[in-house]
Amino acid sequence: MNLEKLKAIQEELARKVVLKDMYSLDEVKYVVGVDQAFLNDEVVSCAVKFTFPELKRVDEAVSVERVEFPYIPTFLMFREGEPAVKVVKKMVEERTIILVDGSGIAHPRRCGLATYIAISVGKPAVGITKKRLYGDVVEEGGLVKLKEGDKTIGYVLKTCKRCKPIYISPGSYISPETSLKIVQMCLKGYKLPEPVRAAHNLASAVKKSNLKA
DNA sequence: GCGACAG
DNA sequence: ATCTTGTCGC
Repeated sequence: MNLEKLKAIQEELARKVVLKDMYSLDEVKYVVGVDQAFLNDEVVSCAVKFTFPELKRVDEAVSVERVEFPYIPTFLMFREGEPAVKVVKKMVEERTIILVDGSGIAHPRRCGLATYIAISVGKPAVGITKKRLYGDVVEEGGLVKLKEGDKTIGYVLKTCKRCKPIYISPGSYISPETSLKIVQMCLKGYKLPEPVRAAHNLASAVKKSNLKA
């Protein structure tokens, strides 16, 4: 495959990014977490739906299919994008915000997995990673931000006492500030916000059960 | 050339 | 991401 051609696709997608809230947090009704687990040439995609702000688990979607694209840093959307969108669409409805295990605009071409999902589904998505992909870590006003020049493209947040921080950035249809806020409202004492943690655990469980079967 | 590099 | 046991600490 031609990476230069794929870069062009990402750059075009990036032009569609909207860093303005589609709706305010008090209007949000659900949060959907997405994550995937891999087993050889197969990918287990999971989406778990929670009410917001109560965070009551209400539904989930699972999909297992063959992966065709390899993992290449900054091109993750081409590997996990479609499988993720498939399960997310089953869980999303009006006034829903999607929490993704992957970057948003904190990406070299401002087009991470969360950006791809947000635009494909047409709903706000926030990217969350455990390792920094892009952006300068700068402390300002009591907050640790991810910056690109003068622009704030995300936030760095320590969610546990003894754990490395997580990196948060909007995918699209949501601002960096609101992205940080909803992640904080979805924390339950663990490193990752509950929707993402739940999706991760479900993917692992499904993967294990598929081993025996 | 060297270092960085989501999952 | 995935391969993996015990172990230190709250």
